[in-house]
Amino acid sequence: MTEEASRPGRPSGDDGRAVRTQLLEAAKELFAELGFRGVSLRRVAKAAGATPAMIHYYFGDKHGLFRALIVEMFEPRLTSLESRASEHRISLEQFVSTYIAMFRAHPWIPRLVFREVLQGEEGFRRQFAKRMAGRILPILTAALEEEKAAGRIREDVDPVAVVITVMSLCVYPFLATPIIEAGLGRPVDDEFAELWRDHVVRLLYQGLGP
Amino acid sequence: MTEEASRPGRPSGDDGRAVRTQLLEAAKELFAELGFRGVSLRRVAKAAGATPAMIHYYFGDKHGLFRALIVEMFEPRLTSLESRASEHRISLEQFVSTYIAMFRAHPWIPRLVFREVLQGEEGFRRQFAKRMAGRILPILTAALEEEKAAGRIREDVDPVAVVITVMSLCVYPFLATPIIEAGLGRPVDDEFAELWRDHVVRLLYQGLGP
DNA sequence: ATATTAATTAATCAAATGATTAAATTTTGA
DNA sequence: TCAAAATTTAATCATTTGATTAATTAATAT
Repeated sequence: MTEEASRPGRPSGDDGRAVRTQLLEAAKELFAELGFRGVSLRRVAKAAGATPAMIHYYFGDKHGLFRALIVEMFEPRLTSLESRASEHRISLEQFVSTYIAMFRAHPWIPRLVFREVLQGEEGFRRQFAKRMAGRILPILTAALEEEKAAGRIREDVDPVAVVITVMSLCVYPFLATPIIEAGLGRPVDDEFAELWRDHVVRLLYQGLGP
Repeated sequence: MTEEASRPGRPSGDDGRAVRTQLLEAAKELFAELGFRGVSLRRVAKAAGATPAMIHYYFGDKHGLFRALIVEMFEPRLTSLESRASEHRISLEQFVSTYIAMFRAHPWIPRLVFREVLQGEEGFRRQFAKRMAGRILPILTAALEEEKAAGRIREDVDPVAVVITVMSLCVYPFLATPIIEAGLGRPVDDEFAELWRDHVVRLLYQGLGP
């Protein structure tokens, strides 16, 4: 058996920047599961089949890795949602549907965001919160106005309360997945996501309706 | 000025176990803000005006400190709620009211719990989730049965969905406080807590009602 | 009085961590 | 063909971290 002792130097197979991608992928999983502080560069590198020096090479330092993760993997999904919202007005139901589907498909997003918001440094935290909210708020308030105009939502409901309500219902199950699965004995799978979406939609329209 | 050079040895003033309490208090604040991993023993000790060795002395190790924190500061509040619930059946509204008030008064509780559930080690995490849910679930389901019997909640609503709904609405604002304050520009203070409680109660009864 | 117990500081150890460098190897372009 | 650029490994450095010990002082019991 050829023990393929990996020697230093540029690899022969023209992998392009495959290692870089693998590092981001590994970091995504690990940061979401264990938090920024909870994951060492060695662990990320090992999970990606690389070395800590590769992180230094591609991202400079640990924060650079995290920054790249946010920029290249999170922002695109958010802008995609924004463009859809700006093209044709979306309903509250569509918003909820889209968000739950997104969080179901990428549960690392709310986990990572929360982790950073909760335990990030003060400056970064505020800036991040502002940017996040600044993008979601317009979409959701526009949807709310639509619903109010159509008479499906009471006029007197506080928009901010609706934002908090919707976000809490969309995000919580994917933050609290371990509690729900281990504590309540219900798997947070695709089936759950569908049931939950229906539950939330009905709760919102009936609960905030006239 | 007498520079009170603190020398080794037992202090003269009979403080009792004041240092122990100060360590727990400091750990409570810091763990809630920065997470278990994000806080060093030196930092806790410094904030408590003590040394890392005192943590070793009173709690054995870092996990011992955390365990003591949970046992001595969180469990009592939970059992107090349990006893109230067992004495006289509590309504859904009372449950929501109590929880929001508790989390408002002690926002470090949901933060700490979430942090540990999210980033704790697998074994500890499952055990913790089970114990948590095992205590809250009975209280909430009992309240739900009461409401159903009284005809205030539809018969067909899934109890588990209600548990997740209620917990999400009670917990989220205190988890997402930085987002709400920095992003939505609304302070999460006592006034907010009252408004939020009223909002949630109405949303639940109207949204889950017949 | 005296011995034992309780509480504390200072010093330090071993392990882990983020970061960096030097050398090695391949690809690419002139 | 050959120099420059790109990509990788191995080794290692300085800090930080959790944990521990020895020495020191005061309180308490005998």
